[in-house]
Amino acid sequence: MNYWDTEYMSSLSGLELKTFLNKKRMIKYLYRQGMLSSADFSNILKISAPKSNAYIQELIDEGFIENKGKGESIGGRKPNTYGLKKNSVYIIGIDMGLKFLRIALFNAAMQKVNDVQLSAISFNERGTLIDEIYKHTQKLLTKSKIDKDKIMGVGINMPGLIDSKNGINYTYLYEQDAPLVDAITKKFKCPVFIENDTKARTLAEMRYGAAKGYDNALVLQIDWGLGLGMILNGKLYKGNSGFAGEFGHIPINNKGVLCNCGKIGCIETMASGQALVRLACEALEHNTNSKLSSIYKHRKEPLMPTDIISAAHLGDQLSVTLINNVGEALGQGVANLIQILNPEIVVLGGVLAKAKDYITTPIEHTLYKYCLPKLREDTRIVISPLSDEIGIIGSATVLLENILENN
Amino acid sequence: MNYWDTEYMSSLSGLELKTFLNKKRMIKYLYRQGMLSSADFSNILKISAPKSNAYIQELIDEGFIENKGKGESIGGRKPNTYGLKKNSVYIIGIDMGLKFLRIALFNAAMQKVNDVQLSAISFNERGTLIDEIYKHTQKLLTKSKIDKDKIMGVGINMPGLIDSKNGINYTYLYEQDAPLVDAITKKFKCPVFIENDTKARTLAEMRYGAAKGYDNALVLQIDWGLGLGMILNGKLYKGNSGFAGEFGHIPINNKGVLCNCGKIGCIETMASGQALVRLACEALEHNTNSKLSSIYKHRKEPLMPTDIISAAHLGDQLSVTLINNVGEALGQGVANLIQILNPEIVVLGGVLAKAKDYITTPIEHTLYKYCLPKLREDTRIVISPLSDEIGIIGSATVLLENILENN
DNA sequence: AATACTTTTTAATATATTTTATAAAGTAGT
DNA sequence: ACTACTTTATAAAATATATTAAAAAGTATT
Repeated sequence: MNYWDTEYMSSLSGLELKTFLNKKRMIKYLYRQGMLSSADFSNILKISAPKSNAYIQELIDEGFIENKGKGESIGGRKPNTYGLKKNSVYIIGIDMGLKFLRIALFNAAMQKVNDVQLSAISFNERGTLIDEIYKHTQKLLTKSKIDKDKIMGVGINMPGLIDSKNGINYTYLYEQDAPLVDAITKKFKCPVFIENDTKARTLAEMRYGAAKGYDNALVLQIDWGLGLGMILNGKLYKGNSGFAGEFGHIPINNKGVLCNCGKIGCIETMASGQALVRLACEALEHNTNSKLSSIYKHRKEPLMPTDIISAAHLGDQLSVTLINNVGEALGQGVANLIQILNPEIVVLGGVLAKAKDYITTPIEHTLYKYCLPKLREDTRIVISPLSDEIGIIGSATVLLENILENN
Repeated sequence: MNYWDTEYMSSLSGLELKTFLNKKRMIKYLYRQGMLSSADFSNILKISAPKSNAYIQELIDEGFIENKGKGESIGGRKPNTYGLKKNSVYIIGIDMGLKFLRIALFNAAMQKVNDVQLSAISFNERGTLIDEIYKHTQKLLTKSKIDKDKIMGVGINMPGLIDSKNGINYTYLYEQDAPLVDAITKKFKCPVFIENDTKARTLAEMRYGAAKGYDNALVLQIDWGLGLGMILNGKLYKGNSGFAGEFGHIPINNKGVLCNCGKIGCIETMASGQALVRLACEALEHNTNSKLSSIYKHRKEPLMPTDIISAAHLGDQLSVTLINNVGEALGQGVANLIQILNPEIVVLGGVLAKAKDYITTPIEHTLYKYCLPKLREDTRIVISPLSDEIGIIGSATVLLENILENN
């Protein structure tokens, strides 16, 4: 039976369970902090120093951790520090889009073992899609030559309204009374967790990105649409049914444009990649001075948000203005979120984050207008430092959070 | 030294601390659940049955709990159940307004020992106000004849932007580098906690009101202004600086009325007691059919929200319409909150909650327009069952949460 | 009413953990 | 370089806790 499976845990009782949970917590803290000493564990877990050393010895014997040498002294003998053995456990991360699948294998240091493997898929029938995913994963696993027993589990990051607790995706591949995650687990025979893409990216941002170390952070994912992930009280906030963060579809303009969702003037229609392109196309009907003009009129492929952002960075005035307008709309939404949630940091991710200052400046400017000063002063707006890798890192993080957090 | 003081706790180490924390957790669960058996504690605290019984015996010997008789059998021998001794500990709750102070003494069953004591105060100089509060509290304490050693501490519920973690009120009685709570603690010589009034009421709603048992609940306090308290992941959400929930001042109408806060079209200008009165006064300039007309024209005291709500319950059409309008504005705000936070329940408190169906119906109606169906279906809108006592219950709850939650 | 099966309680036993004490390995000041 | 004071590591002793087992007190079924 898999060491990381909830079934294994529930087979334990009394003292066995207590020991297992303590050792799991130690592994959790090593994932978070990298390296810790026996005294650290003693303090964190509130156990005595000899007991802490005993657990460490067991984890070494089991091959999970290793001595990483002496740490810094804080006024006495230097402590031995311990960290996870890179090749002790591996995580499969799957970043699913509607047309492509990206799979990667991570070691215990959260480094990719191989390059990300990209495969085309089609969202048709559930069974065949799961078979496809499994096949692609096996291919990667074979290539890596890693022992199957060392796989901790699979984290999957996909679009849709997802109830990650019960493993149900209400938007895609839905079947009544048959959670998607159960079907996948049956195929993979190891722990599997699914999470909504924006929430998975938020987890990545919390552990490895700009939101690291903050207890209350908002992560805005601004691609073609507009997504919101929230870290509240140090945890990813999912809401009651798991659907929290449907921020793109709150209305800010009752005389606005019709949104895909059927409503009028959603913030997504004003503050998103699609909004930027729409505004650009409208402007380019009359404006011929812009660097975008030739792309718009002569290129076969339609105008994309990246075109406008690149042009802005090259000094194109129209592009700068358009991004500014989008930023102001976004700023209104962010102001509302700040008033309600009083976060410490707001992280901008997705394509529009590539606009850097061109997008943060109008947002910050708008906050002056709509936020209480005390709240505005306590909030920082930053651009995500994570590259396009955020999706695949997010998927691996989904697994880690679920495995390690459920004590 | 006070048993409930953090100083006492930090004086303990190793096993003493572990025992203390376990026993405190037992008391916490008894506060929440009323009565529990030894087996329950064994499961909750993950300790063995004999150990659980040993702790229970210690708590009995120390006078905190007592045997409450046999519980229901679930297929075997009936368990002994234990509960808090009513007269073992007491809590002082102080509900502060800007002009009045309400003090009450609660026993371990959260019942008031005496009637609430009402006193007039003035928010002038910090020192004299604290002296006044102390004097009034001593009066109540003397009357009750309760041993001072049995006081667990003081919970205070007051208006303002409050950082409850550090005990600072930025709006009232603020002094740089001298947290308000420190000054009060020095006077009272026992644990003291302060919390913003809306958040204190939300705590009361979470433990003893409509939000009891829900992990994700929103509490709207609709009096003269509009306040929001949030229970997220089972805990009161305070935000980074403690100012979360400034919901009243997010704009919903850019061509609206000027708000006290200096901005235009805040939701509070459309959805609150003051909004209801303003709309009523505007309408009554032309309308003479309404039951409110005579009050408006002839009564010395100005029109109040309760006048309009009473009239509505008596069938006054204008009043019903006005409340409906306020409800629709509120509904827009609630819709935004639901989209972002996906709560299980939204509780309406404050004067406007007295309008009952007249206010919930337009809110629910508006949700159809602005919410994703899946989110709307998963959210219930209810009226708070707690009466005007919610403020004073909230203040006592502030103390309990802070004492019992900081393990 | 008798039987088989539960759960609770608790005494005795076995095991685990903490505490204490000591050695080892540092820092900081003189 | 020496002394005084840290912190870390670990063996031995003392203590705490869990497990086991058996008795007590129920329920459910026949």
